[in-house]
Parts: sequence; structure tokens; C-alpha cells
Amino acid sequence: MGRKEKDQQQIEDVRLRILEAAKKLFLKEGYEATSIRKIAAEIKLSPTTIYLYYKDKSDIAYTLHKEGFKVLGEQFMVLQHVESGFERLKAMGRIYINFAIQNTDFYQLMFIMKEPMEFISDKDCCEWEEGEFAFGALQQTVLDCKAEGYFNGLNENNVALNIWALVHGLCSLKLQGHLDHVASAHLHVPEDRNILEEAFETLVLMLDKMK
Amino acid sequence: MGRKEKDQQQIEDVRLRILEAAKKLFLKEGYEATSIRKIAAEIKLSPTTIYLYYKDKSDIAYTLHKEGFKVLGEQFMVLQHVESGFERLKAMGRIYINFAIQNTDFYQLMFIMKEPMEFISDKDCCEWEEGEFAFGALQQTVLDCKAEGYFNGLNENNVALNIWALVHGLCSLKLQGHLDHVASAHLHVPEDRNILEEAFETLVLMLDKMK
DNA sequence: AAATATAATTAACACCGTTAATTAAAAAAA
DNA sequence: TTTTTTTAATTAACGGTGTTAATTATATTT
Repeated sequence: MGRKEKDQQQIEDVRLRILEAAKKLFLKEGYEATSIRKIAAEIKLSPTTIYLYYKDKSDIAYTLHKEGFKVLGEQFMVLQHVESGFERLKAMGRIYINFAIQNTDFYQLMFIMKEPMEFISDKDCCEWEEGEFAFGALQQTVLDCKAEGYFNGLNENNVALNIWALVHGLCSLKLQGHLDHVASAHLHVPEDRNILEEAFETLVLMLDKMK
Repeated sequence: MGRKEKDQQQIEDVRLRILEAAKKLFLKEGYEATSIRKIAAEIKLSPTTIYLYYKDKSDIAYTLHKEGFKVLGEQFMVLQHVESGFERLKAMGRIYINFAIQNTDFYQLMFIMKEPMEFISDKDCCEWEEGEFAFGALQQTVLDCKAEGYFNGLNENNVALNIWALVHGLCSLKLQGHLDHVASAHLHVPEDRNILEEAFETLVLMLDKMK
């Protein structure tokens, strides 16, 4: 019965080819513009065949969303070698921001769009979530910062949540165009100066004040 | 030639009826599910007639987006009577969060979706932006906080930006379902306890540390 | 009353996600 | 090996979408 395993492998192969095609189109033209029909055409399949491998479009979105979390998690790996909690926190923020800027489409899928999250809540079982690893790392780092004298008297989970929200907020406003809009309208910021980085530098100073 | 003015009035009337129908449907079923055809049916017009009054769908989104900023701006009005800068900052955050939670669809249109902002950047002229009033109020409040001894040595514009990003980040993560997901997965938070409010309370404590 | 300008309509294009019915291919049973 | 059964992939179709071009109805002006 070695046949069945090989079939399973072939099925997994098609699943992957669909996903690769979806990713390619998605990174090139964005999620909305990537239709099931285009994905199918890309790998010379009939559109309806896609539905034999994925429940619907948001299922594909969710699978890509998971992949994004895996990539972010890998980039977080280097943080394990940073001893100081506060230094790790800063590095974490920088990695997160870089990831968001360099993988804008993945970031949209992971944190801004609602489709993948809706797919999650539609699922009966709450399986292992890759995003949880990243947040767990942040939690631990905030805890280490507390040991170094930061965030005294503050609930560490809420601090972690706030820091995530802040960095996500910066990225999200940047990706949606609000940051540049406000910068050119309210702040007379030179075009060449990166407003996101400047804000992050101030954030570091702010956190430093919480020792 | 008082005729022409009356015509102008009638044109403005239809424009408004379209917008009201769009808003009603949008608040009930969300932006994506609100089609031009449904808007037209709502006020017994042909779908194509809409295009005589609005350039395209994102034009309608942008007009609604502007209205959202007007409502938020009105809710900010009460802040003028708060003398203390820091108290005003706290109240501002609470108003912003309440607005986001109670007008989730408007909030999506104003800060999360990309269509309205794309419409802005497609426009040749950069006319008065209602959102600027709200951010201006925040800028002034941060300045007042500085006068009260907060945020010493920090660039006030960047501080304002970071605070906005933080509160927006919380709201955005909440609306997208990430906040509740993390809360139930990582933080063992009782269902009845409002995680957003709890995070905000910690934020206030954090800001208080920056005196 | 006829000619012109404008407002609204119908018809049409090129898509979309998704489901049901059908055909082609492979595996199992005879 | 041939027939039956299972499974994989396809075509056809439904009911939508935003948007444009061509056309008709309605006022306004000559």
C-alpha cells in the first residue's frame, strides 16, 4: 500500500502549486485583484479544480497568512541571541517594522485584512496558531525588561499589547498612506527623511523613560 | 436667472440621496457588500445614474470617509472645555476608542480601508482634509502636556504620532479580531472583561510615567 | 413649434466567487 | 483482462460585480 502515500504526496503537490501561484499573483497585484480564475490559469487548471484543494478564497488567504507568520517568526530567531531585554525589545520593533515595509502584502494579509481571521473564526477547532509564537516572544521580552527595571508596576501583558498595538499602528498607518498624508500636511518633514523611523526612534526614547 | 440655482440645489439633492442610501446600506452590510446596483435600487434609480453624480465607487467611499471625520471632530468638541492637557489627552483617547467601537464601519472607511485614501491621492488638488483637524487637536494637546512636564526632551510631533498609532493600533487589532484572538489564546482573560479598556488603562499609566 | 442641451435609461462588456452536472482517468473487483 | 467503482478534473451555469457606450426621455432655449 505504498501507492496511497504517493498519492497523498501528489495531492500535496497540487495544493502547493496552487498556493505558489496564488502567492506570486498576490504579491504582484494584491489580494483583491488575484482571482481564483487567474490562479487557475497560472498553473493551467480549471478554476473549479481549486475548490477541490481549498474550501474557498479565504482559505487560500488564510494559508498565506500562516506562511507570513512563519517568515516573521524566522526573522525573530536572531533575537534569541540578544541578552538584554530592552535591546531585544528594540530589535524586535525594528524587525517587525522592516518586515511590514518589505512584505507589505503579507502584512496586509496577516494584520489588516479581515478575510483570513474570519476563516479562522469559522473553523471548528482552534489549532496551533503561528502568530502566537511571535506574541509569546514579545511577552517574554517585556517580562525581561521588567527584570531590568522597566515598566514598574505595570501589567506585563497589557504593556506587551500596547507595544504591539503601537508598532502595528505605525505600520498600518504607513501602509494605508495616512502617515505620509499627515506628514506632508501637518509636519513639515523633508521628503527624504523617513517619518516611520523617526517615530520609532522617539518611541524608543519614550520606553526608555519608563525605567 | 434664479432658475439655475434651484437646479444646482436639485443636483445637490440627488447627490445627497445617493450618499444617504450608500451610508444606510454600508452601515448595515459593510462596504464590500454595498454595490452600486443596490444603492441605485434603494432610491429607485438606474445604476448608471450614480456615475453622473460620483466618479466611481471609491468616490462615494471617500465622501463617507470625510463624513466620518466630521462626526469624530464633533465628538472631539467637548475636549475644548478640558483645561489640563493630560486630562484632555486621556479623554481624547477614550473618545477615539468609543468612536471606533461604536462606528466600526466608519472607522474602517476612515483608517483601515485603502480605497478612500487612494481616491485622495488620485485627486489633482490636495484640498482641506477633515482628518487634519483631529490630528491638529492631538498635536496641541501633546504640546500642552509638555508644558505640564510630560514628554520631556521628546519631539512633540513624534509623540503625537506614536500616541495616535498606539490607539489606532488597539482599535484596528480589535476590529480585525486579533485582540480577542490573542486574549483568548495567550492571556487568560475573563470573557466579560474588556481587553481593550484594560490595555488603555495601562497606556494611561505608561504615559503617566513620562512626566 | 423646432432645435438644442441635459438628465436618465437600457444594453453591453468583461469580469468575479462559487455550485451542480458531467466527463476523463485511475483503482479495485470480477 | 474486462467490468465496475471510485476519484479527479472539467464544462456549463447562476447570480452577482464595477463600469462605459449608445440611446431615449425630459426639459430649456431659440
